[in-house]
Amino acid sequence: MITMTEIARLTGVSQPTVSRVLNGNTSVKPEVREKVLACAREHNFQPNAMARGLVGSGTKLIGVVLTDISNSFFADLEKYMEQAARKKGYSLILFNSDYDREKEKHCLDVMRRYRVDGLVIVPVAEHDAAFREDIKALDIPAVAITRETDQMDCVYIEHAEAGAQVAEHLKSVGCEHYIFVGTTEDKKYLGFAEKMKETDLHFEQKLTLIETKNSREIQGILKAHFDTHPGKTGIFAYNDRRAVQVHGILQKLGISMPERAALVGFDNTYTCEYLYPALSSVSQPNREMAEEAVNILIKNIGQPEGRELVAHPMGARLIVRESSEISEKERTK
Amino acid sequence: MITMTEIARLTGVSQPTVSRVLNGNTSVKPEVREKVLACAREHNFQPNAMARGLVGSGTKLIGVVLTDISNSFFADLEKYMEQAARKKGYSLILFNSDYDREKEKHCLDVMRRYRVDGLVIVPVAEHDAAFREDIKALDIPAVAITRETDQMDCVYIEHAEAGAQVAEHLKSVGCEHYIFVGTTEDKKYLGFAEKMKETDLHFEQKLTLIETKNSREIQGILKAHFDTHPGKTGIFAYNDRRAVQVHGILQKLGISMPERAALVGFDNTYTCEYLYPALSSVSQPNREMAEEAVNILIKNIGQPEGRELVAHPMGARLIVRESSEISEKERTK
DNA sequence: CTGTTAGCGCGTTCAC
DNA sequence: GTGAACGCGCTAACAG
Repeated sequence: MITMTEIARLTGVSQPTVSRVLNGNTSVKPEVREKVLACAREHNFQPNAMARGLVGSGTKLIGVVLTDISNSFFADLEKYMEQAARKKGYSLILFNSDYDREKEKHCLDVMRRYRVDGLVIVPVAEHDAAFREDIKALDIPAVAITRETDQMDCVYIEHAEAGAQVAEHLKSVGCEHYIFVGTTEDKKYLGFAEKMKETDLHFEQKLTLIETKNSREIQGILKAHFDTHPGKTGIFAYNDRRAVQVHGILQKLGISMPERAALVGFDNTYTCEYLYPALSSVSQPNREMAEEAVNILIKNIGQPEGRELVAHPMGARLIVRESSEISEKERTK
Repeated sequence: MITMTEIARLTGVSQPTVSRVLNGNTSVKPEVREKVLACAREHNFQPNAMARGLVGSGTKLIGVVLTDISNSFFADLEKYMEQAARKKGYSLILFNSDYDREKEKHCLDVMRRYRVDGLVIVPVAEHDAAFREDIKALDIPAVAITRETDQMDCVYIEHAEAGAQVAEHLKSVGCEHYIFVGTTEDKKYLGFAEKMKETDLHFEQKLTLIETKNSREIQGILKAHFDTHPGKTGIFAYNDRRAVQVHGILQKLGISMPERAALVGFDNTYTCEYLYPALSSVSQPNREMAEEAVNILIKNIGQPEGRELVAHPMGARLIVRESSEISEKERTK
């Protein structure tokens, strides 16, 4: 691996001159310039980012901590973040926290070793004070993505608002009962429930909760529900993975969508449109969110200090598909 | 960010002593040792990986180039690679080549800047001589993953053998016609076709190819096929993404699985078992492959030079599910 | 325009 | 056991 000093030797100039040529800051005599450039190209010179980082000009590294990249929503995010980072000359060093605070902390430590210029993180527990301490202790720009987070820059989805959209939709297609797949702490649920309660004081009595991820158990709950509840039931799942699972079980049980069950997922992954009936889902502005996070981060990296916190909420949009839209059959009756 | 020199100053010893304590090589007087360790812990010292890399002890960085992390198969791989790497004290710097040779080359260059100790790559074009040149020019250990690659270490799936398994299976469930979704250069297809031809000289006349990814077009082809071909058709898709797409279209067209169409995908992603009917798919030893790649790589990083090439083929296993197994209905007739 | 000098944080001699 | 001195590759003054 060739170095600047080596190029200097080969071309008979000093190493700083090579540096000047390769970084194109100050002016260098054209002929020297050409000679150096030629030599660098010939040997496919790549500057040693380590050495650069050492002298304090930054590492051009962004640490990214995701909870789980095998979730395709996060995989998409990482892809877009990489694209955005690359445009500005940054690379990504990636970690999975596995939804584990301990591991998350470990990731933060390791990133520090590489002296990343900044980091983007999907927090395991965004409201944990210890987490925010950890971030603050790093003393580098950091932006949280996906979740709203106090005291740090964040780019996130208005989950409550999205949940409300789903509520509105499910009401509009004539649901009489509801099932939420997920936990009640989820902001999606909160927004969903709140919107429901606006027009229906008895909403909670019409609601069934599915917290398990076990197919057999879900099937049991769904069967029991539909055996005893005539009319249409709106089902809202906290992500597409669960929604697809429910979709399959409904099919298996022979419960028709959207006539008896109007199903809505979250994330709008590619599977949605491949399913039959196609799955309605809330689409998050994935790419925009990723780009915005990276851009905010890089801007902060440039700033000397003392900036204001930015919280950038982004809107999600429900994409209605066959699994929940008013069907031909219903419309014409 | 505290440094060894700083710790040395605080504890009144020399910087090399701090280094000795923190790296635990040579012996240091216990009391000094304790004092230094205490100070390091107090300030949550993290060694500067840049400086370490600079002095030549390696960067503990592994470059990973995937074609597209938003494919959940690769996302899984990356997750397992990270786990394996972490166990040995390595971190991953991740790139997506987007199936683009140019970008791939760029990734390689950038990795070089960070002086990664080695790299794992899913080649865009594993048989491209230029690609192998690029890798060789890097002059660091590299292992190709997923695809068999000449002249470099590789861990891969025996796609042809997997294709043969699928052929065997589809024959055994009584298919009279076949559809392959993908391209004929695909090794899966080659193994599939070869196995078929062993027992059926007219196989190619019984085969329909679907190369498009467009839903409407696929639907057209499938409809035409099933309108004109009675009996059971075996469908083999080169990955689950396509298989799920076909699954939905078959459902939409009212073509029953597995009676009229026996469908098999590839990758065995989580969606397979959530679908109804559940999707048969070829399961690759994902985790093992990732771990093996990383382990081979790290072993090579340790070696001074001059090792032999290792090519580690791994077996895939067809997981038969409802979409292609002999159904109750068929069995009892 | 260009060379000299210094120093980033660390591991590695080599003396003491 | 431990400190002094050096160098990895590079950027940032500073002097010419």
